[in-house]
Amino acid sequence: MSQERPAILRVAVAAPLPRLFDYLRPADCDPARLCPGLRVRVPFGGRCRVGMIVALAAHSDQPPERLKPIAAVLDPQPLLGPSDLELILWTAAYYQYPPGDALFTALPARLRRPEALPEPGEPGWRLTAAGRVADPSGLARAPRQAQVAALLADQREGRSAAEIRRRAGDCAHALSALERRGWIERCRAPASPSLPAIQAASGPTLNADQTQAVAEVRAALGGFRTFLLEGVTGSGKTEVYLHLIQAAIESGRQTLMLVPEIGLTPQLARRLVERIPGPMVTLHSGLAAGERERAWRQAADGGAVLVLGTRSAVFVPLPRLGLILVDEEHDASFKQQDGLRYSARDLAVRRAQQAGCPVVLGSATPSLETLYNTRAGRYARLALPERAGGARPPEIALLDVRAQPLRAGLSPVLVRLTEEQLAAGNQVLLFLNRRGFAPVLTCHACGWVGDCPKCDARLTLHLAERRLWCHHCGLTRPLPAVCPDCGDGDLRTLGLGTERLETELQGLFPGTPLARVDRDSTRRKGSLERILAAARRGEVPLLVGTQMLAKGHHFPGVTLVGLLDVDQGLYGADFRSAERMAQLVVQVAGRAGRAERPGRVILQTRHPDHPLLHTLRRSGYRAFAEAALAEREAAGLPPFAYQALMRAEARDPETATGFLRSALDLAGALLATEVQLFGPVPAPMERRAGRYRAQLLVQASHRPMLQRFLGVWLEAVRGLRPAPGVRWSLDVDPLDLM
DNA sequence: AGCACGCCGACT
DNA sequence: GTCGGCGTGCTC
Repeated sequence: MSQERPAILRVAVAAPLPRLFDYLRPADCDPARLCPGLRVRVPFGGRCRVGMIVALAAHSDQPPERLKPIAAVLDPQPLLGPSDLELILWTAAYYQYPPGDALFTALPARLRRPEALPEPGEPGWRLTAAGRVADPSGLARAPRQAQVAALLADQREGRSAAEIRRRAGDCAHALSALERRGWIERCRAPASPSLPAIQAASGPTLNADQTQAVAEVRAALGGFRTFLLEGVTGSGKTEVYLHLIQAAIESGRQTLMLVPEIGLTPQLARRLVERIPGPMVTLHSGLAAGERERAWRQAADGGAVLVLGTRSAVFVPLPRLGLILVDEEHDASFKQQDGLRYSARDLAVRRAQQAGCPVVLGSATPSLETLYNTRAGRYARLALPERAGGARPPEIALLDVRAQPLRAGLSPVLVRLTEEQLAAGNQVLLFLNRRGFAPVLTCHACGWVGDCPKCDARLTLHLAERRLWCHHCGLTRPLPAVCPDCGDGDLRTLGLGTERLETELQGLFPGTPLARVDRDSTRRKGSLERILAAARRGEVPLLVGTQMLAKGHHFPGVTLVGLLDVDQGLYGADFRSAERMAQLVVQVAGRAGRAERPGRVILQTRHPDHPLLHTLRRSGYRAFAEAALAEREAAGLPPFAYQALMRAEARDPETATGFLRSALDLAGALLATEVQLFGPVPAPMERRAGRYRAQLLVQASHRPMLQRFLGVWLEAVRGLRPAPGVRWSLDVDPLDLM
């Protein structure tokens, strides 16, 4: 091993530039210490910036006189292992994002600053050399000090202040007394796991399908394989996850579990803590910077056996990764919608491939992409067709509301059915995908309409706050008493939101306790959990809500679910709207008829003959998905084609489209026949937050072709000098073409 | 993204 | 005569 160490350090600098930069090894630094994954401070364009060593190289493409040495190494240990690093760089390349920016957005915020890593651990105490040899009988008259000293006696690396407090109560006096004696000193003590491992409770026994699913994934541990775990709501997917996590733990491996939003499923985290025999950490946007960093470290140092997180957790370093679970894989929140626009679900598969471990994509309503991959044999299908406890699947009925007098958005039939169920002591769930009181406020005298001054959208009336809100840019203003245009007092609302539905239902069913679940009613921390708990206990017979109510909550007493308006989904602007509507219907339907009571789902529609709606109703989600896939194939749409969307926005519409037109011109020269461009066209909502938006769609029949094209095209586009005020971005595998 | 360098208007 | 406007070019 006498060969010379490579002299060139390839560094991802935290800057929006689409390449890596080469630096020289500093003279005063032990070359053996330099390795990929270490953060460094580098001179960069006259200033210093933070970067990360990504590779060591013997040669650089740059002329040697341009190379500068790095200014400092910031970490004693690499923060990321080679495969963690590789995943992030792969992501940057795939989503056409600067590698340095990608890397540092994937790290906890504090590590983005060019500062040395704070020492690991938490502030704590340990015995000094004197303390270790001191005679404890000297503390006979000071029992608190004796207690603390005993606590530290068997713990050479000390205990954190928080842990001492937990075990010995408030003992600040004893600690300072011991410190004065010179028996103890302050130190960085190992962090206690954020969720202490409890004696794992045992769960219900698995049914045959669950046993089969567990066995198949278990047999695949140690190698890469993608599974689709297709289980209707209530079929016990979580129980399968639990057994798999335990199997991974037994083989000495860590599990990464991704969920759409932890805040919406507090029960899942609790259930995992109770059942997992080892430390678990959660990672999501709700954590304070310090908590997040601590969880990240416990994942990175291998201390946590389970990491439960939202999409960004897909990048968490895991030295002993052995299993990845993606729950509700169809959920759109796995796609980041700004900056580095990655799909955490797709990256989870990529990461499993790198790590050589299985990945399980779970859903009752898999995305068409995942079903397509399953059909093609790339993913193995595991099915849980049975509802646990033998509950019957709910019956879905279409209710034609054309020419029906609607009251509070409810047809007479739905009102009657609701009445019946309430009278029988059952729960009813009414679902409307629009929050607020009413989506439109208008003047009956002059026809004035409350538009958002900055968006092509109406202001939604929120009566409780007595304000008008724009749901697209967040603009808000007080509710006018009279028409701002003509001064007339006859202001009227049009349309229906959950807030109004709630009020009207109180009129229709006086005295019936009712709860509303939407972003407005659950803004305060813990209020969602409170409402859901009351609903589960059956204390609230009538539940009203948006999408939020459709996600993973179990209401055993619900026997009737009404979707007041499914038509938005049928003829939405987006080719995915039917898929999303069907997923929503099935997810919401999963709330009904859980136990021995059969459930019923009513879809109010003005298009009762819509073929996809019929297929969904008669033959279920699987058949719907097959039909939808056939339509996509015929139309040449994803998953039968691969897309990227270039968006541009500017202060006026011509500038935005103009930029995209020049981008389109650049494409002309490099266009392969298999790559097509459509546009530029104005975005479906052209004006948003005061800016005009346009888009250009790129589509190819094969992913590698799209990738190759995007690489060269973007290089040319970056050379373009956009008019002042133009902002543009590229979205690879966009989920909505908005 | 920053921050340099570089050529043309209103100020002590 | 300068201080400063932001156009454009680069960052190993």
